[in-house]
Amino acid sequence: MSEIPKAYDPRAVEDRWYQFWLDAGCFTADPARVSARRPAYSIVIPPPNVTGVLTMGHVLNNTLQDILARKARMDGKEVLWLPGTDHAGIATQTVVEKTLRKQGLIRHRDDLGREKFLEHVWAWKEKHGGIIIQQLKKLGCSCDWTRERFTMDPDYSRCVQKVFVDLYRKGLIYRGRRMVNWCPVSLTALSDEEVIMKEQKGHLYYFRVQVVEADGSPVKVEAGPALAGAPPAPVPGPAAGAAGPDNAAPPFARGPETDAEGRTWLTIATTRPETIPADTAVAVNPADPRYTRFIGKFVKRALPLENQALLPILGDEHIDIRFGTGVLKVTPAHDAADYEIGLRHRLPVIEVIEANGRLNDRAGRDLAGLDRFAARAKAAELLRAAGALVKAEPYVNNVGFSERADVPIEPRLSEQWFLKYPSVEKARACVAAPGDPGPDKLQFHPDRWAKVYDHWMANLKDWCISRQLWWGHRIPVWYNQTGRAALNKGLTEVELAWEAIPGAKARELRENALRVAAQTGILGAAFTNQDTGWSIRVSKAGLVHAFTRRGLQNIKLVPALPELLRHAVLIGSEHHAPPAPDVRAVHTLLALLRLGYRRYRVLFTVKELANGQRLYDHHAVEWVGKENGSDGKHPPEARPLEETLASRPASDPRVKVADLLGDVNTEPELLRVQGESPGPGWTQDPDVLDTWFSSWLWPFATMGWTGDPARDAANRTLQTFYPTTDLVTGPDIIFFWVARMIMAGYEFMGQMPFRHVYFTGIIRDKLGRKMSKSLGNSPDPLELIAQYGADALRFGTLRSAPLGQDVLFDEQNVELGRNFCNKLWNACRFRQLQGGTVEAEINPALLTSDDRWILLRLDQAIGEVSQAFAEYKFSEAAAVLHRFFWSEYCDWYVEASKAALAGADAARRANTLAVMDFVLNHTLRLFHPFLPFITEELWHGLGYAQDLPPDQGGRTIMFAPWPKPLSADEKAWFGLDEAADRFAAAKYDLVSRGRNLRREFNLPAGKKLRYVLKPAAAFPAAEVEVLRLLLNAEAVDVDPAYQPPRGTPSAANSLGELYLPLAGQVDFAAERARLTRELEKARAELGRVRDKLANPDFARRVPPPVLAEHQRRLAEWQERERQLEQALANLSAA
RNA sequence: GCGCGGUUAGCUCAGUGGUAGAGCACUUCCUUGACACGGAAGGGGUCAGAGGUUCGAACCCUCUAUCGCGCACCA
Repeated sequence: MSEIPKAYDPRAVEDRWYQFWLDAGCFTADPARVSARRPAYSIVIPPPNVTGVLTMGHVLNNTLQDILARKARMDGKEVLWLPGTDHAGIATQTVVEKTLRKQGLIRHRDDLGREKFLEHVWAWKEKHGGIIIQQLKKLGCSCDWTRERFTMDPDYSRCVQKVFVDLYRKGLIYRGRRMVNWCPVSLTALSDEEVIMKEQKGHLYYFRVQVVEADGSPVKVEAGPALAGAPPAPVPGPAAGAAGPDNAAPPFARGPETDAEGRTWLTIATTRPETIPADTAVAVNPADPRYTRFIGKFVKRALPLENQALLPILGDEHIDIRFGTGVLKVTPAHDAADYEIGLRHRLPVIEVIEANGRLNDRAGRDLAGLDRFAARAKAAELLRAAGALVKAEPYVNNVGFSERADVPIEPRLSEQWFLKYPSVEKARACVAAPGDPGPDKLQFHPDRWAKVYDHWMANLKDWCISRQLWWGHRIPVWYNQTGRAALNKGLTEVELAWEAIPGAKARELRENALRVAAQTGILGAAFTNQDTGWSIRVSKAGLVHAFTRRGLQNIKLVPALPELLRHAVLIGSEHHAPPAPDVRAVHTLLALLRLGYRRYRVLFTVKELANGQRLYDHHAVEWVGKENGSDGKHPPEARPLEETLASRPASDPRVKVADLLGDVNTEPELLRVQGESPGPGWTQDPDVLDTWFSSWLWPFATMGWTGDPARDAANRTLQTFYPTTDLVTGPDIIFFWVARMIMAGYEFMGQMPFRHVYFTGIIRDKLGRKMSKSLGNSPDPLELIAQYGADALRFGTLRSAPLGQDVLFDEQNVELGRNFCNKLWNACRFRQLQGGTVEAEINPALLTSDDRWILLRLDQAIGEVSQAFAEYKFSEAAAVLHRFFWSEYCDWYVEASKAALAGADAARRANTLAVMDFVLNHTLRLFHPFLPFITEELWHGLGYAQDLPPDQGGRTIMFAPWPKPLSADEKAWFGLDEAADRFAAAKYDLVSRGRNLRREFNLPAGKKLRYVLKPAAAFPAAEVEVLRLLLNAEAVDVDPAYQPPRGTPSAANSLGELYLPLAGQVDFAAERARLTRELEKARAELGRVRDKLANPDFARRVPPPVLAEHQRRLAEWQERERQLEQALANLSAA
């Protein structure tokens, strides 16, 4: 550092050092270096979107990680900070789609086809994928770039497949037709976490429907008990005003009403009139006296006008009596709660809204083709025109929005893959409860997030993991197309009386079933299957096999077996597993059985032997439906699958095999779950997995996990660095990512993925709004780096980001960081300008009170910063360093040291430089994790790297040891005791008071003045010179016997009295006023301390140190009072 | 409705029972040999409100108000 510019220029420094670190391999982790003395430390980066750009959130997040990583290196740990990117399914696909549309290449992704489209996404990824990585480098991130990973790397993709297959085999992944959150813009299902609730202004529409009997005839008013005592009285009068001037609606809004012709009407409130054509019932609370008499009757559905079907009026306890009119329209196809009601009451499902949010023909000619929102307005209009609309009042409700597309999601029935979360209990139990850091627990910082985590873990719902997208990990499931072709066939229902086989106990039933089979000639006979023409023989072994393997219901259906075998449909054929030489193939057939009130799906296995004979082997039954109106006399013994049939009208006796597809096709003849194709004739599931289904494996999949125990045991990276030490992320992805990683960690690695999770705040703008592109309130970090430097950005962002609080970002913080760097730079520049080589040896004999004071302050700062690190309080660490360096080192020590540096005593001067070098050397190390670039530059510039071993700071400050507080021995050696500390502090206090005099008497700061010091005890000349410098005085005369002229302004403390003689210039009145003011203040303080000490309870109960402190303060204020009184007396005396 | 967090100087926020703090902004002075991206001095706060515990409360407890967030529900 031969020629030092006045201002720090980060641009001249940052890239150079970053390249140096890279070239020297400083960021590369080596498991071989890990030992008992050199523990491993690891962090995995929360992978940013591969095509994303750096945001302020990334800056905060990655700065914290870099600080942790660099601190750990200085602590002598082997550090792995593992970087990478996420493919970000929906986000990336949406961006690429939008771009291609803008370029006019496509209107929709279907125009290109899957292969072509994916080529474009990959091209996009190649083009934009590196940007954010480069930006992280600009920020100074010390990631091990040799290990950079991407969630769609081949190895990583294998992990995802492996995990899917594994969870499927464990029975945790299943496919089913369920209500899911559907995004009509992205055209995919979403998980519950991707839905955000927003308040929406809309309308609550009240419309009336006529109550009728099952034959459609009107219900007369005398049909039920009188309305006496019914809680909400009908609203009389022309409530129709709100519905429009042309409205002829009846003059009521609530409760059942009877019109002049004796017809009865119900009024229903809804926010979604466009779904009326999908209504399949109306529901009231059975405890609602207004409506109980109508349960079992029907209403005429209002829309579509040309198809006013009759809907049953149901009683359901979940209906809120107080909401609206207490009558709910039930729309099983388009509302999650209504779907549940539909399941309870076996309601048919009518879909009127298509995947893209438009209404279909079932919605009627007036609504068909309209978008759901246009349809809402249109439906209201239709109701109004028909005179059915009672009123429409403004209404605010919560609507779920798609996180990405920002449109209301549509609850929709569709076939999706779901995951039952694994290792839930372990994952739930491992996180330390707030305030209770168990020894081996996973800790959250701040710990209150543990409560949020726990609440979510306690209420887990299955995770919808399939996405109807192209960009992502394709679901490793293969379907047998030949088998699928069979699925369009119809099934004939076979009927059977439940009581056909007598018996209560299983054993009894088994015996009876065999007897019946023998008596009726089933045993040993062959039946011709109509679907295949095969002859299928029933053997005793086959029957017994079925009884033992597949349970009670198989016994019950024996009498129907011949019919079932005749009517079953072939759905797939497969080799026997494990291979059996005498079995050529195993066929699966499906039949439909009505048993008592219920429908059962019956799945047969038929063995085809080498000799061509086909043997009935075993079967399974599952309950798939029941008749409307039945309460189900016989409870189902297998899992209900009613929803598979729910969308089919109940009146249709023939059932398509496809209706049973959902679960039947999990048979291996039809479906294989594996990474590679099973061969020709098999096609892969078109859907991809939720992005988070790959992200949740990040901590170990990035380290080369394979799932093969032998290979993983030999993987040194994995064995050394898993579990990771710290994770830094935002609380907004605690469910999306953190919780799922913990579960995956336990499930696949057998232990937690990290020890500590630090949750950053969310970065908001000055006004507290979330940063977003659309608001344009998100500054570009790269511009900030260009303008202020990376260190400034890091420091500024960090200082304003206390633990667990949201961050209101203000560019002024970065300016603060820039200013701080400049201060650091110039303080070092000052040292450099003093010349000489690095002074390594401090001679304790020559230490001044200032030296001792700053060494103590340094010691304190080291302790406080280290403590802050231990508590993950990074902004506090930064604040301590800021205070120490600026307010203590620069403001006092550097100024005071100028006395010795300008003095004639060479030894004292050299010693002062040694103290400076000592302090700066420590300071640079303390700052390095926060300000990596400037500290490296200064470390070398000041020559501190010289004479150090290369791995101890000789080559780079990165590996210089983290400072430790001074030991008791060192403190004794340097003579750092309380007396030294107190003397310097008092000196600086006296200086402040002296400077204040200058100000009080309006003496310009630049004017050279003479002060007189009347010391309370001996005051060394060198200290007087320090006083003079700090006071910017021409001279400070020491006179123990000084008799100040009347009214001479003075300041005093324990060290003595400091006078500012102003011959002939004193304004007595002003000085008296000033002193009086001060005296009042002093007396007020004195009074407070006195009162406390006077309280007898105080002296008795207070801890001794506090008592001593109060007594010291009492003495101090008493002395101060005495001095002021004397000064006032002096003023009046002459 | 349940839960979490906040309410301290004009602004943004620290402050876990013992003298109310920082940065920015503001006022005045100073371009003195590290730094004007700087220095010095200063003004500015019944710590949201009420009650309680305590010798002592910004801090602990209770209630209230208010803002924000999350979860659940909302036809």
